[in-house]
Amino acid sequence: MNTATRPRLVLVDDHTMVRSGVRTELGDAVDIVGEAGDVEAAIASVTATRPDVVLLDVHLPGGDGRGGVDVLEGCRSLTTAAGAPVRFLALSVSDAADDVIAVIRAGARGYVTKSISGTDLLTAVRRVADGDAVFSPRLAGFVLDAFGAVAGEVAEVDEELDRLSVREREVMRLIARGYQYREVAKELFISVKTVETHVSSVLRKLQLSSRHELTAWALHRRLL
Amino acid sequence: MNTATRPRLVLVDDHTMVRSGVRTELGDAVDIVGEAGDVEAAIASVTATRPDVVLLDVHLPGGDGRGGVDVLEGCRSLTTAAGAPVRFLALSVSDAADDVIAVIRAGARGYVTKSISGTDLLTAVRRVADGDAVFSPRLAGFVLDAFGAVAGEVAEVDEELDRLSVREREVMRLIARGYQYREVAKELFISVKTVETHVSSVLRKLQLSSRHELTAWALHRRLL
DNA sequence: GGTCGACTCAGGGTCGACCCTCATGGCCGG
DNA sequence: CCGGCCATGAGGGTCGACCCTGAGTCGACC
Repeated sequence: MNTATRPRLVLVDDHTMVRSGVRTELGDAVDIVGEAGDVEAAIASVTATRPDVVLLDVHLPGGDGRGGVDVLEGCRSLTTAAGAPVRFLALSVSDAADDVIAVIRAGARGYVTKSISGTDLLTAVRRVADGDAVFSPRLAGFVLDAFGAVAGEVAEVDEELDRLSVREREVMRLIARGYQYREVAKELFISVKTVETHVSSVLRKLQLSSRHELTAWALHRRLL
Repeated sequence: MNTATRPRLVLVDDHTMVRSGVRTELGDAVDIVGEAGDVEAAIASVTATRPDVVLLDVHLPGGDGRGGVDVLEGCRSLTTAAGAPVRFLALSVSDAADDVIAVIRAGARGYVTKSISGTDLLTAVRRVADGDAVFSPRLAGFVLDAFGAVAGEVAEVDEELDRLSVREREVMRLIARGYQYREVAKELFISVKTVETHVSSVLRKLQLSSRHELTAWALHRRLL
Protein backbone atom coordinates (compact mmCIF):
# COMPACT_ATOMS: atom_id res chain seq x y z
CA MET A 1 0.00 0.00 0.00
CA ASN A 2 1.00 3.56 -0.60
CA THR A 3 -0.97 6.77 -0.41
CA ALA A 4 -1.28 7.11 -4.18
CA THR A 5 -3.62 4.12 -4.55
CA ARG A 6 -7.14 4.01 -3.16
CA PRO A 7 -7.43 1.65 -0.20
CA ARG A 8 -10.05 -1.06 -0.65
CA LEU A 9 -12.51 -0.75 2.21
CA VAL A 10 -15.29 -2.79 3.80
CA LEU A 11 -17.77 -0.88 5.92
CA VAL A 12 -19.38 -2.60 8.89
CA ASP A 13 -22.05 -0.77 10.88
CA ASP A 14 -25.65 -1.56 11.66
CA HIS A 15 -26.76 2.04 11.18
CA THR A 16 -27.50 2.83 7.56
CA MET A 17 -27.07 6.51 8.25
CA VAL A 18 -23.55 5.98 9.52
CA ARG A 19 -22.55 3.97 6.48
CA SER A 20 -24.01 6.61 4.24
CA GLY A 21 -22.12 9.31 6.11
CA VAL A 22 -18.81 7.49 5.81
CA ARG A 23 -19.37 6.90 2.10
CA THR A 24 -20.05 10.57 1.58
CA GLU A 25 -17.14 11.80 3.64
CA LEU A 26 -14.54 9.45 2.21
CA GLY A 27 -15.95 9.68 -1.29
CA ASP A 28 -13.56 8.89 -4.09
CA ALA A 29 -10.53 8.61 -1.88
CA VAL A 30 -11.30 4.98 -1.10
CA ASP A 31 -12.76 2.00 -2.90
CA ILE A 32 -15.68 0.63 -0.89
CA VAL A 33 -15.90 -3.00 -1.92
CA GLY A 34 -18.37 -4.22 0.67
CA GLU A 35 -20.83 -3.26 3.39
CA ALA A 36 -22.47 -5.18 6.21
CA GLY A 37 -24.87 -4.50 9.07
CA ASP A 38 -24.35 -7.55 11.27
CA VAL A 39 -21.64 -9.99 12.32
CA GLU A 40 -22.42 -12.79 9.87
CA ALA A 41 -22.67 -10.52 6.84
CA ALA A 42 -19.47 -8.77 7.88
CA ILE A 43 -17.44 -11.97 8.07
CA ALA A 44 -18.80 -13.13 4.73
CA SER A 45 -18.06 -9.84 3.07
CA VAL A 46 -14.54 -9.49 4.43
CA THR A 47 -13.66 -13.08 3.58
CA ALA A 48 -14.94 -12.65 0.04
CA THR A 49 -13.34 -9.28 -0.73
CA ARG A 50 -10.17 -9.31 1.41
CA PRO A 51 -9.92 -5.52 1.59
CA ASP A 52 -7.00 -3.46 2.81
CA VAL A 53 -9.00 -2.06 5.71
CA VAL A 54 -12.24 -2.90 7.51
CA LEU A 55 -14.03 -0.05 9.25
CA LEU A 56 -15.68 -1.87 12.09
CA ASP A 57 -18.42 -0.76 14.44
CA VAL A 58 -17.81 -2.06 17.95
CA HIS A 59 -21.47 -2.52 18.87
CA LEU A 60 -23.01 -4.77 16.31
CA PRO A 61 -25.95 -7.21 16.25
CA GLY A 62 -25.49 -10.90 15.48
CA GLY A 63 -22.78 -13.42 16.30
CA ASP A 64 -22.28 -14.23 19.96
CA GLY A 65 -23.37 -10.77 21.01
CA ARG A 66 -19.87 -9.45 21.45
CA GLY A 67 -20.14 -7.15 18.48
CA GLY A 68 -17.02 -6.29 16.54
CA VAL A 69 -14.90 -8.79 18.45
CA ASP A 70 -16.83 -11.63 16.84
CA VAL A 71 -16.04 -10.25 13.43
CA LEU A 72 -12.35 -10.01 14.24
CA GLU A 73 -12.27 -13.58 15.46
CA GLY A 74 -14.15 -14.78 12.41
CA CYS A 75 -11.60 -13.15 10.12
CA ARG A 76 -8.36 -14.28 11.71
CA SER A 77 -5.24 -14.26 9.54
CA LEU A 78 -6.86 -13.17 6.32
CA THR A 79 -4.57 -11.50 3.83
CA THR A 80 -5.10 -9.20 0.88
CA ALA A 81 -4.28 -10.21 -2.66
CA ALA A 82 -0.95 -8.45 -2.10
CA GLY A 83 -0.15 -10.64 0.89
CA ALA A 84 -0.58 -7.96 3.57
CA PRO A 85 -2.88 -8.74 6.50
CA VAL A 86 -6.42 -7.40 6.33
CA ARG A 87 -6.43 -4.61 8.91
CA PHE A 88 -9.25 -3.46 11.14
CA LEU A 89 -10.03 0.04 12.32
CA ALA A 90 -12.63 0.19 15.07
CA LEU A 91 -15.19 2.94 14.78
CA SER A 92 -17.35 3.55 17.82
CA VAL A 93 -19.46 6.02 19.75
CA SER A 94 -17.93 4.75 22.97
CA ASP A 95 -14.50 5.37 24.33
CA ALA A 96 -14.97 3.13 27.35
CA ALA A 97 -11.76 1.37 28.32
CA ASP A 98 -13.42 -2.05 28.19
CA ASP A 99 -14.52 -1.63 24.59
CA VAL A 100 -11.12 -0.43 23.50
CA ILE A 101 -9.25 -3.23 25.24
CA ALA A 102 -11.51 -5.97 23.91
CA VAL A 103 -11.25 -4.90 20.32
CA ILE A 104 -7.50 -4.26 20.43
CA ARG A 105 -6.86 -7.61 22.03
CA ALA A 106 -8.91 -9.20 19.29
CA GLY A 107 -6.59 -7.71 16.72
CA ALA A 108 -7.78 -4.25 15.63
CA ARG A 109 -5.03 -1.90 14.52
CA GLY A 110 -6.78 1.27 15.56
CA TYR A 111 -9.72 2.85 17.30
CA VAL A 112 -11.48 6.11 16.52
CA THR A 113 -14.81 7.56 17.61
CA LYS A 114 -17.63 8.60 15.31
CA SER A 115 -17.07 12.25 16.21
CA ILE A 116 -13.98 12.20 14.01
CA SER A 117 -13.92 14.51 10.97
CA GLY A 118 -13.97 13.17 7.44
CA THR A 119 -10.44 14.22 6.66
CA ASP A 120 -9.12 12.77 9.90
CA LEU A 121 -10.92 9.51 9.20
CA LEU A 122 -9.34 9.31 5.77
CA THR A 123 -5.92 9.88 7.28
CA ALA A 124 -6.61 7.17 9.83
CA VAL A 125 -7.71 4.70 7.16
CA ARG A 126 -4.61 5.33 5.10
CA ARG A 127 -2.30 4.98 8.07
CA VAL A 128 -3.92 1.71 9.12
CA ALA A 129 -3.64 0.44 5.55
CA ASP A 130 0.06 1.22 5.76
CA GLY A 131 0.38 -0.76 8.95
CA ASP A 132 0.44 2.03 11.48
CA ALA A 133 -1.53 1.97 14.68
CA VAL A 134 -4.09 4.77 15.00
CA PHE A 135 -5.85 6.03 18.07
CA SER A 136 -7.66 9.22 18.90
CA PRO A 137 -5.39 11.28 21.15
CA ARG A 138 -7.25 10.71 24.39
CA LEU A 139 -7.04 6.95 23.89
CA ALA A 140 -3.48 6.81 22.70
CA GLY A 141 -1.88 7.32 26.08
CA PHE A 142 -4.03 4.70 27.69
CA VAL A 143 -3.56 2.09 25.03
CA LEU A 144 0.16 2.53 24.67
CA ASP A 145 0.65 2.39 28.41
CA ALA A 146 -1.24 -0.86 28.54
CA PHE A 147 0.29 -2.66 25.63
CA GLY A 148 3.66 -1.10 25.13
CA ALA A 149 4.66 1.20 22.34
CA VAL A 150 3.70 -0.56 19.13
CA ALA A 151 3.21 2.41 16.86
CA GLY A 152 6.86 3.36 16.52
CA GLU A 153 8.04 -0.06 15.53
CA VAL A 154 5.36 -0.64 12.97
CA ALA A 155 6.46 2.26 10.81
CA GLU A 156 9.90 0.84 10.31
CA VAL A 157 8.60 -2.64 9.62
CA ASP A 158 7.17 -1.86 6.25
CA GLU A 159 10.43 -0.35 5.10
CA GLU A 160 12.05 -3.73 5.43
CA LEU A 161 8.89 -5.57 4.53
CA ASP A 162 8.51 -3.55 1.33
CA ARG A 163 11.76 -4.95 0.03
CA LEU A 164 10.14 -8.38 -0.10
CA SER A 165 8.10 -9.42 -3.10
CA VAL A 166 4.50 -10.59 -2.72
CA ARG A 167 5.44 -14.23 -3.07
CA GLU A 168 8.29 -13.90 -0.61
CA ARG A 169 5.94 -12.44 1.97
CA GLU A 170 3.54 -15.36 1.61
CA VAL A 171 6.35 -17.84 2.08
CA MET A 172 7.76 -15.89 5.02
CA ARG A 173 4.44 -15.93 6.88
CA LEU A 174 4.19 -19.70 6.67
CA ILE A 175 7.83 -20.34 7.54
CA ALA A 176 7.59 -18.04 10.55
CA ARG A 177 4.64 -20.06 11.75
CA GLY A 178 6.75 -23.19 11.82
CA TYR A 179 5.70 -24.76 8.51
CA GLN A 180 8.24 -27.07 6.92
CA TYR A 181 9.43 -26.42 3.39
CA ARG A 182 7.42 -29.38 2.16
CA GLU A 183 4.25 -28.05 3.76
CA VAL A 184 4.75 -24.57 2.37
CA ALA A 185 5.26 -26.06 -1.07
CA LYS A 186 2.01 -28.00 -0.91
CA GLU A 187 0.13 -24.98 0.47
CA LEU A 188 1.30 -22.68 -2.32
CA PHE A 189 1.33 -25.28 -5.13
CA ILE A 190 5.00 -24.82 -5.92
CA SER A 191 8.03 -27.08 -5.58
CA VAL A 192 10.18 -27.43 -2.48
CA LYS A 193 13.09 -26.01 -4.43
CA THR A 194 11.18 -22.82 -5.15
CA VAL A 195 10.35 -22.48 -1.49
CA GLU A 196 14.04 -22.77 -0.70
CA THR A 197 14.80 -20.00 -3.15
CA HIS A 198 12.22 -17.68 -1.61
CA VAL A 199 13.31 -18.42 1.93
CA SER A 200 16.91 -17.69 1.04
CA SER A 201 15.88 -14.33 -0.44
CA VAL A 202 13.81 -13.44 2.61
CA LEU A 203 16.56 -14.32 5.05
CA ARG A 204 19.12 -12.38 3.04
CA LYS A 205 16.90 -9.31 2.65
CA LEU A 206 16.02 -9.23 6.32
CA GLN A 207 19.58 -10.05 7.33
CA LEU A 208 18.56 -13.09 9.31
CA SER A 209 20.19 -16.47 9.31
CA SER A 210 17.58 -19.03 10.33
CA ARG A 211 13.88 -19.68 10.53
CA HIS A 212 14.07 -19.27 14.28
CA GLU A 213 15.23 -15.70 13.95
CA LEU A 214 12.50 -15.17 11.39
CA THR A 215 9.91 -16.40 13.87
CA ALA A 216 11.29 -14.13 16.56
CA TRP A 217 11.33 -11.23 14.13
CA ALA A 218 7.73 -11.78 13.05
CA LEU A 219 6.65 -12.27 16.63
CA HIS A 220 8.33 -9.06 17.69
CA ARG A 221 6.61 -7.08 14.93
CA ARG A 222 3.31 -8.78 15.74
CA LEU A 223 2.91 -10.13 12.22
CA LEU A 224 1.57 -13.43 13.45
CA MET B 1 6.54 -27.07 44.53
CA ASN B 2 3.82 -28.46 46.69
CA THR B 3 2.15 -27.07 49.79
CA ALA B 4 3.91 -29.45 52.15
CA THR B 5 7.32 -27.86 51.63
CA ARG B 6 8.18 -24.37 52.76
CA PRO B 7 8.60 -22.01 49.83
CA ARG B 8 11.98 -20.29 49.72
CA LEU B 9 11.36 -16.55 49.79
CA VAL B 10 13.28 -13.35 49.16
CA LEU B 11 11.82 -10.19 50.68
CA VAL B 12 12.32 -6.89 48.86
CA ASP B 13 11.07 -3.68 50.50
CA ASP B 14 12.80 -0.50 51.55
CA HIS B 15 10.83 -0.25 54.78
CA THR B 16 12.35 -2.26 57.57
CA MET B 17 9.05 -2.29 59.38
CA VAL B 18 7.29 -3.91 56.43
CA ARG B 19 9.92 -6.63 56.16
CA SER B 20 9.66 -7.26 59.86
CA GLY B 21 5.88 -7.47 59.60
CA VAL B 22 6.01 -9.95 56.77
CA ARG B 23 8.54 -12.10 58.60
CA THR B 24 6.31 -12.14 61.66
CA GLU B 25 3.12 -12.88 59.77
CA LEU B 26 4.50 -15.63 57.58
CA GLY B 27 6.69 -17.03 60.33
CA ASP B 28 7.67 -20.65 59.95
CA ALA B 29 5.49 -21.30 56.94
CA VAL B 30 8.17 -20.00 54.61
CA ASP B 31 11.93 -20.06 54.39
CA ILE B 32 13.19 -16.49 54.06
CA VAL B 33 16.53 -16.85 52.34
CA GLY B 34 17.22 -13.21 51.54
CA GLU B 35 16.16 -9.62 52.10
CA ALA B 36 16.90 -6.39 50.29
CA GLY B 37 15.98 -2.72 50.54
CA ASP B 38 16.97 -1.38 47.13
CA VAL B 39 17.14 -2.50 43.52
CA GLU B 40 20.80 -3.48 43.38
CA ALA B 41 20.71 -5.51 46.57
CA ALA B 42 17.52 -7.18 45.41
CA ILE B 43 18.98 -8.34 42.12
CA ALA B 44 22.09 -9.61 43.84
CA SER B 45 20.13 -11.47 46.47
CA VAL B 46 17.70 -13.09 44.05
CA THR B 47 20.47 -14.11 41.69
CA ALA B 48 22.44 -15.65 44.50
CA THR B 49 19.61 -17.52 46.22
CA ARG B 50 17.23 -18.33 43.34
CA PRO B 51 14.17 -18.59 45.57
CA ASP B 52 10.77 -19.97 44.68
CA VAL B 53 9.11 -16.60 45.18
CA VAL B 54 10.22 -12.97 45.47
CA LEU B 55 7.94 -10.64 47.43
CA LEU B 56 8.60 -7.39 45.65
CA ASP B 57 7.76 -3.84 46.67
CA VAL B 58 6.73 -1.80 43.65
CA HIS B 59 8.16 1.49 44.89
CA LEU B 60 11.81 0.95 45.59
CA PRO B 61 14.90 3.17 45.65
CA GLY B 62 17.88 2.51 43.37
CA GLY B 63 18.21 1.24 39.82
CA ASP B 64 16.80 3.47 37.10
CA GLY B 65 14.12 4.78 39.40
CA ARG B 66 11.43 2.51 38.10
CA GLY B 67 11.26 0.53 41.31
CA GLY B 68 10.28 -3.11 41.17
CA VAL B 69 10.32 -3.18 37.38
CA ASP B 70 14.08 -2.74 37.44
CA VAL B 71 14.41 -5.74 39.69
CA LEU B 72 12.27 -7.86 37.39
CA GLU B 73 14.31 -6.89 34.37
CA GLY B 74 17.53 -7.55 36.21
CA CYS B 75 16.39 -11.06 37.10
CA ARG B 76 15.05 -12.23 33.73
CA SER B 77 14.80 -15.96 33.19
CA LEU B 78 16.30 -17.09 36.47
CA THR B 79 15.33 -20.56 37.58
CA THR B 80 15.28 -22.33 40.91
CA ALA B 81 17.45 -25.30 41.68
CA ALA B 82 14.47 -27.43 40.68
CA GLY B 83 14.32 -25.78 37.26
CA ALA B 84 11.10 -23.81 37.83
CA PRO B 85 11.16 -20.10 37.05
CA VAL B 86 11.74 -17.73 39.96
CA ARG B 87 8.34 -16.11 40.44
CA PHE B 88 7.56 -12.60 41.57
CA LEU B 89 4.65 -11.42 43.69
CA ALA B 90 4.26 -7.65 43.76
CA LEU B 91 3.43 -6.14 47.13
CA SER B 92 2.36 -2.53 47.12
CA VAL B 93 0.44 0.18 48.90
CA SER B 94 -0.88 1.38 45.56
CA ASP B 95 -3.49 -0.19 43.38
CA ALA B 96 -3.12 2.35 40.59
CA ALA B 97 -3.63 0.80 37.19
CA ASP B 98 -0.30 2.09 35.93
CA ASP B 99 1.67 0.40 38.68
CA VAL B 100 -0.11 -2.87 38.17
CA ILE B 101 0.32 -2.85 34.42
CA ALA B 102 4.00 -2.00 34.54
CA VAL B 103 4.90 -4.73 36.96
CA ILE B 104 2.77 -7.39 35.27
CA ARG B 105 4.21 -6.56 31.89
CA ALA B 106 7.65 -6.87 33.40
CA GLY B 107 6.83 -10.41 34.42
CA ALA B 108 5.29 -10.50 37.90
CA ARG B 109 2.88 -13.38 38.50
CA GLY B 110 0.74 -11.60 41.02
CA TYR B 111 -0.08 -8.35 42.74
CA VAL B 112 -1.41 -7.81 46.26
CA THR B 113 -1.64 -4.72 48.46
CA LYS B 114 -0.10 -4.34 51.87
CA SER B 115 -3.51 -4.30 53.48
CA ILE B 116 -3.70 -8.05 52.90
CA SER B 117 -3.95 -10.31 55.94
CA GLY B 118 -1.14 -12.65 56.94
CA THR B 119 -3.05 -15.79 56.09
CA ASP B 120 -4.12 -14.43 52.74
CA LEU B 121 -0.55 -13.44 51.97
CA LEU B 122 0.64 -16.93 52.77
CA THR B 123 -1.98 -18.38 50.45
CA ALA B 124 -0.93 -15.98 47.75
CA VAL B 125 2.74 -16.90 48.12
CA ARG B 126 1.97 -20.59 47.90
CA ARG B 127 -0.21 -20.19 44.86
CA VAL B 128 2.43 -18.12 43.07
CA ALA B 129 5.05 -20.71 43.94
CA ASP B 130 2.79 -23.29 42.30
CA GLY B 131 2.60 -21.22 39.17
CA ASP B 132 -0.83 -19.69 39.64
CA ALA B 133 -1.54 -16.03 39.02
CA VAL B 134 -2.75 -14.12 42.09
CA PHE B 135 -4.49 -10.77 42.30
CA SER B 136 -6.53 -9.09 44.97
CA PRO B 137 -10.19 -9.28 43.92
CA ARG B 138 -10.61 -5.69 42.86
CA LEU B 139 -7.63 -5.99 40.53
CA ALA B 140 -8.44 -9.41 39.14
CA GLY B 141 -11.19 -8.29 36.80
CA PHE B 142 -9.13 -5.50 35.41
CA VAL B 143 -6.00 -7.50 34.87
CA LEU B 144 -7.68 -10.54 33.38
CA ASP B 145 -9.68 -8.41 31.01
CA ALA B 146 -6.55 -6.75 29.80
CA PHE B 147 -4.25 -9.70 29.50
CA GLY B 148 -6.44 -12.73 29.10
CA ALA B 149 -7.09 -15.50 31.57
CA VAL B 150 -3.77 -17.01 32.52
CA ALA B 151 -4.54 -18.67 35.80
CA GLY B 152 -6.49 -21.67 34.55
CA GLU B 153 -3.97 -22.96 32.09
CA VAL B 154 -1.01 -22.88 34.39
CA ALA B 155 -2.34 -25.50 36.78
CA GLU B 156 -2.37 -28.28 34.21
CA VAL B 157 1.10 -27.45 32.96
CA ASP B 158 2.97 -28.82 35.92
CA GLU B 159 1.37 -32.23 35.54
CA GLU B 160 3.17 -32.74 32.27
CA LEU B 161 6.13 -30.69 33.35
CA ASP B 162 6.58 -32.84 36.46
CA ARG B 163 7.34 -35.85 34.28
CA LEU B 164 10.51 -34.13 33.13
CA SER B 165 13.69 -34.32 35.15
CA VAL B 166 15.42 -31.14 36.32
CA ARG B 167 18.07 -31.35 33.66
CA GLU B 168 15.53 -32.02 30.96
CA ARG B 169 13.64 -28.89 31.96
CA GLU B 170 16.76 -26.75 31.70
CA VAL B 171 17.50 -28.11 28.24
CA MET B 172 13.89 -27.68 27.18
CA ARG B 173 13.82 -23.99 28.14
CA LEU B 174 16.85 -23.21 26.02
CA ILE B 175 15.70 -25.25 23.03
CA ALA B 176 12.29 -23.61 23.11
CA ARG B 177 14.00 -20.25 22.94
CA GLY B 178 15.65 -21.18 19.68
CA TYR B 179 19.08 -22.19 20.98
CA GLN B 180 20.98 -24.66 18.83
CA TYR B 181 22.21 -27.91 20.33
CA ARG B 182 25.76 -26.61 20.23
CA GLU B 183 24.78 -23.47 22.15
CA VAL B 184 22.85 -25.40 24.76
CA ALA B 185 25.84 -27.67 25.24
CA LYS B 186 28.16 -24.75 25.85
CA GLU B 187 25.67 -23.06 28.17
CA LEU B 188 25.24 -26.14 30.35
CA PHE B 189 28.84 -27.44 30.10
CA ILE B 190 27.84 -30.78 28.62
CA SER B 191 28.42 -32.39 25.24
CA VAL B 192 26.19 -31.99 22.20
CA LYS B 193 25.41 -35.68 22.38
CA THR B 194 24.01 -35.32 25.88
CA VAL B 195 21.86 -32.44 24.75
CA GLU B 196 20.49 -34.66 21.98
CA THR B 197 19.62 -37.33 24.52
CA HIS B 198 17.77 -34.88 26.74
CA VAL B 199 15.90 -33.29 23.87
CA SER B 200 14.78 -36.69 22.66
CA SER B 201 13.44 -37.50 26.11
CA VAL B 202 11.62 -34.19 26.38
CA LEU B 203 10.00 -34.53 22.98
CA ARG B 204 8.95 -38.07 23.72
CA LYS B 205 7.55 -37.27 27.16
CA LEU B 206 5.61 -34.27 25.92
CA GLN B 207 4.54 -36.14 22.79
CA LEU B 208 5.95 -33.53 20.47
CA SER B 209 7.96 -34.12 17.35
CA SER B 210 10.07 -31.04 16.75
CA ARG B 211 11.58 -28.01 18.40
CA HIS B 212 9.00 -25.86 16.65
CA GLU B 213 6.18 -27.61 18.42
CA LEU B 214 8.14 -27.27 21.64
CA THR B 215 8.39 -23.52 21.12
CA ALA B 216 4.68 -23.29 20.41
CA TRP B 217 3.94 -25.39 23.49
CA ALA B 218 6.10 -23.27 25.76
CA LEU B 219 4.71 -20.10 24.27
CA HIS B 220 1.16 -21.27 24.84
CA ARG B 221 1.89 -22.08 28.48
CA ARG B 222 3.75 -18.79 28.86
CA LEU B 223 6.92 -20.48 30.03
CA LEU B 224 9.07 -18.08 28.05
C1' DG C 1 14.43 -5.65 -29.29
C1' DG C 2 16.84 -5.79 -25.01
C1' DT C 3 17.12 -5.48 -20.13
C1' DC C 4 15.50 -6.32 -15.65
C1' DG C 5 13.00 -8.26 -11.90
C1' DA C 6 9.78 -11.72 -10.18
C1' DC C 7 8.73 -16.50 -10.19
C1' DT C 8 9.75 -21.01 -11.20
C1' DC C 9 12.86 -25.17 -10.67
C1' DA C 10 17.25 -28.53 -10.68
C1' DG C 11 21.76 -30.27 -9.07
C1' DG C 12 24.80 -30.75 -5.55
C1' DG C 13 26.84 -29.68 -1.16
C1' DT C 14 27.30 -28.69 4.17
C1' DC C 15 25.48 -28.91 8.47
C1' DG C 16 22.10 -29.20 12.01
C1' DA C 17 18.07 -31.82 13.99
C1' DC C 18 16.41 -35.97 15.49
C1' DC C 19 16.43 -41.10 16.04
C1' DC C 20 18.17 -45.73 17.76
C1' DT C 21 21.44 -48.48 20.11
C1' DC C 22 24.75 -49.05 23.48
C1' DA C 23 27.76 -48.03 27.63
C1' DT C 24 29.35 -45.85 31.90
C1' DG C 25 28.85 -44.26 36.73
C1' DG C 26 26.12 -42.50 40.66
C1' DC C 27 22.22 -42.63 43.59
C1' DC C 28 18.09 -44.72 45.62
C1' DG C 29 14.83 -48.00 47.25
C1' DG C 30 13.72 -52.79 47.86
C1' DC D 1 23.37 -56.40 46.48
C1' DC D 2 20.67 -55.56 42.57
C1' DG D 3 17.31 -53.39 39.43
C1' DG D 4 16.01 -48.80 37.99
C1' DC D 5 16.26 -43.93 37.04
C1' DC D 6 19.16 -40.25 35.89
C1' DA D 7 23.07 -37.82 33.69
C1' DT D 8 26.59 -38.37 30.66
C1' DG D 9 28.32 -39.44 26.10
C1' DA D 10 29.73 -42.26 21.68
C1' DG D 11 28.65 -44.32 16.93
C1' DG D 12 26.01 -44.23 13.10
C1' DG D 13 22.04 -43.11 10.26
C1' DT D 14 18.04 -40.30 7.97
C1' DC D 15 16.19 -36.15 6.75
C1' DG D 16 15.38 -31.30 6.76
C1' DA D 17 17.38 -26.54 6.47
C1' DC D 18 20.13 -23.52 4.05
C1' DC D 19 23.59 -22.12 0.40
C1' DC D 20 25.54 -21.58 -4.36
C1' DT D 21 25.33 -21.91 -9.28
C1' DG D 22 22.71 -21.97 -13.19
C1' DA D 23 18.60 -21.57 -16.02
C1' DG D 24 13.94 -21.02 -18.31
C1' DT D 25 9.53 -18.11 -18.63
C1' DC D 26 6.92 -13.94 -18.41
C1' DG D 27 5.66 -9.23 -18.01
C1' DA D 28 7.22 -4.37 -17.48
C1' DC D 29 9.86 -0.72 -18.94
C1' DC D 30 13.12 1.77 -22.08
